Amino acid sequence: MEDFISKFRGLGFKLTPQRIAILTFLDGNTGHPTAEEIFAAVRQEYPTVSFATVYNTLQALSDRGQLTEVTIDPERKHFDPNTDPHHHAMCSECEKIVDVFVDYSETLSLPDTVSGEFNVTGNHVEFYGVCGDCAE
Amino acid sequence: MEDFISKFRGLGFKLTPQRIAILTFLDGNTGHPTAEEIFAAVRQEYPTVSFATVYNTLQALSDRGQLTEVTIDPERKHFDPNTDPHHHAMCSECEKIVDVFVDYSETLSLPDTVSGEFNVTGNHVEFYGVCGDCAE
DNA sequence: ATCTATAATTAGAACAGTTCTTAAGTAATA
DNA sequence: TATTACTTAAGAACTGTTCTAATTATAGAT
Repeated sequence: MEDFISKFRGLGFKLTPQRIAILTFLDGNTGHPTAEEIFAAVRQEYPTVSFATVYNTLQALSDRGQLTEVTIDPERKHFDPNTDPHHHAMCSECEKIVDVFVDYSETLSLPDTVSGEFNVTGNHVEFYGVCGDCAE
Repeated sequence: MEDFISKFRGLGFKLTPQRIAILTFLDGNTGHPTAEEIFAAVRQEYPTVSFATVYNTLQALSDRGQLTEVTIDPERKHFDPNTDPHHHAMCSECEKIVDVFVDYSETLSLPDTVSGEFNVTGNHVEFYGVCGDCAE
């Protein structure tokens, strides 16, 4: 926890209590929270925290490569503190997002018609389906 | 063109001039237009057309499985009259989206840890990169 | 320990994209 | 051609996100 905080200070952050709360909530969080959910969590400790602070901090983390913006949900952004390349599966019933740690890059080559005119820098696989909880 | 129109009439549509303009603009369109672009195109012919009409028609088409909502761009929806399953590549410079007609489903299997709790109904691969026009 | 410069905070306005509301209009059927 | 149900247009409303401006707090220097 102490080195977690100092890690972000070393990134040029000015560490405020609000930011520590956001960082603490995100650290190791695999639930892909939305800005709304992060806001709600921090608000329990800091009732006057604003959305601006949440978005500012998320933006700052993204800019420094410490946060992945998960865009599988067209309605809103989700945030993932795991910045290792990976993929996602989303439940179409409850909108839950789970991580998929498989490296498909070997098999995901573009056809020549596209690769000739496109310099690919990354890929992301989205799986859609129904999760176990919603299957009943 | 005539059978194109009657196809949609057969789907339970009431065919209005505005809808014909939208359908005509979309038919065979591989440019993945946004609602804004569709609105602008139809507006040239029908200056009083409203966004509501555009969105209504797009919704109606989607509901009937005649239109794919492409969600690769987190900023806005793009629409694709090609409903065959396929994937997309987006240029991070100019936001251009191109189709990728490759069936990766053989290789895109979920790991057991996820597949046990997830009943997958579909997948979509997003490629990011820089297109030829923007590479200069 | 205190001061200072700079960055972060809050509240709320503003914004973009999309959906909803309502009255008026129009296509399809009989 | 009359009827009925559906569609339209205009703009209000809504959701998620970004911006603004005044205030406050952090980090580093003194």
